[in-house]
Amino acid sequence: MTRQAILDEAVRMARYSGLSGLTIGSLAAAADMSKSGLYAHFKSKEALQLACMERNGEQFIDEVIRPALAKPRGITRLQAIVEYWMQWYSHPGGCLFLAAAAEFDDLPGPLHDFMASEQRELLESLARIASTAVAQGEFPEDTDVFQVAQEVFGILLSYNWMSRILSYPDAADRAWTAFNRLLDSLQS
Amino acid sequence: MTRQAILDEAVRMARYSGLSGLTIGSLAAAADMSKSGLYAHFKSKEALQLACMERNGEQFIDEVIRPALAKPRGITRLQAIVEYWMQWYSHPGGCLFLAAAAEFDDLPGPLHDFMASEQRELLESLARIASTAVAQGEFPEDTDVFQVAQEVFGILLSYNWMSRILSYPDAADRAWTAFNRLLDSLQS
DNA sequence: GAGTTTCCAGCACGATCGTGCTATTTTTAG
DNA sequence: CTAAAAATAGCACGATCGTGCTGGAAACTC
Repeated sequence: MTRQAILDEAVRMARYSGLSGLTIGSLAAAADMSKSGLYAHFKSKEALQLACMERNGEQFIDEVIRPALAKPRGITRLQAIVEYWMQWYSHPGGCLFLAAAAEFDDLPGPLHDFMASEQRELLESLARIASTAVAQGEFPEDTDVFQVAQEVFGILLSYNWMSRILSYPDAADRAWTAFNRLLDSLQS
Repeated sequence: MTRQAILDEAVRMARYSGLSGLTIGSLAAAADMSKSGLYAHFKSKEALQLACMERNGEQFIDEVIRPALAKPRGITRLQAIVEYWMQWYSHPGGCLFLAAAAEFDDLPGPLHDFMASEQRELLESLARIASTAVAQGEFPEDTDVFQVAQEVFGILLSYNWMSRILSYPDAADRAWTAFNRLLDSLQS
């Protein structure tokens, strides 16, 4: 399917320029197509942007969520998703979720809504995995799994900033230190 | 000074649209000026964008750094900067540092470089304040203050996401829970 | 108050934006 | 092999982009 190939290229470009910075012209050039030929696959630019976010979400599931779910439930799985997530952040151009969040956080519209719903899913995936650790008795019964999710997400975001923008070589080590601190605190 | 008023408006707009989404035309309309009249104050759009980042940095110093430095050294000051920083994130349109970081993280050029240098300063401010807590004996001698800075920054980033994008009402409480967990872990 | 400098509007430019319409080519179906 | 359908290219449109030049208004200097 040509449409899929176009979308993959579009996602790749949007990681650099953002979804607003993505233009039909440059995308067509990168895909070796005419502007109108490419445009015909999508009814509007907004639809293209939405499709990009959707495709990016599928890739995230393939590269982060599914591999993590293949690991045994509990802390092991939580550790795994953090690891895959950190690898995800090293994609050339950066993370499209974060770019979209920064672009549409205060601009109402369908793009904002879809971005927010995806972001909500990400956090709930973290919370769900944390709850398997509760079910296994690795975390206390009364653990606030959304608290865990928010903190893990913070560790990931901060890692992304430190390594991607500031190029701190210790960013990954420090992220794991923070993660282990969280685990210790929950288990004591 | 007209230039200052233009810049304030430009920063306000860029918080919504990002620095790339900022256009001379709409900025001129918002400032009740002609495009060319406004443009004359800056030699190029890139210079305007740089000036915006500079102005945004000044505002951050006014609203976050300086008030925090007015508090007594140590944990009190660290707590204060987190509090002011969280308030900073509630600016309409969001945080321009984060927007700029997402826009320019993988695009080389002067904008990237200035963004990175500002981001580095932010992190070093956190580390510096953490080190006053070490000097006061509130944190152990061998504390890695950049570890503390990275973790505090993660708490702040995550709070921003939860509250701004997902509108979770408990985001602030959970951020403070995470912060206190970090303090406990450092002091034990 | 005259002269000089700074500020700003008007206007125009080439480029590129998103978006349609119309053929023409390519693929699919019968 | 032919007919219907889908994919793609060519082209044009109005709008807006960043950027300059040129002239007049405003402010400041002596």
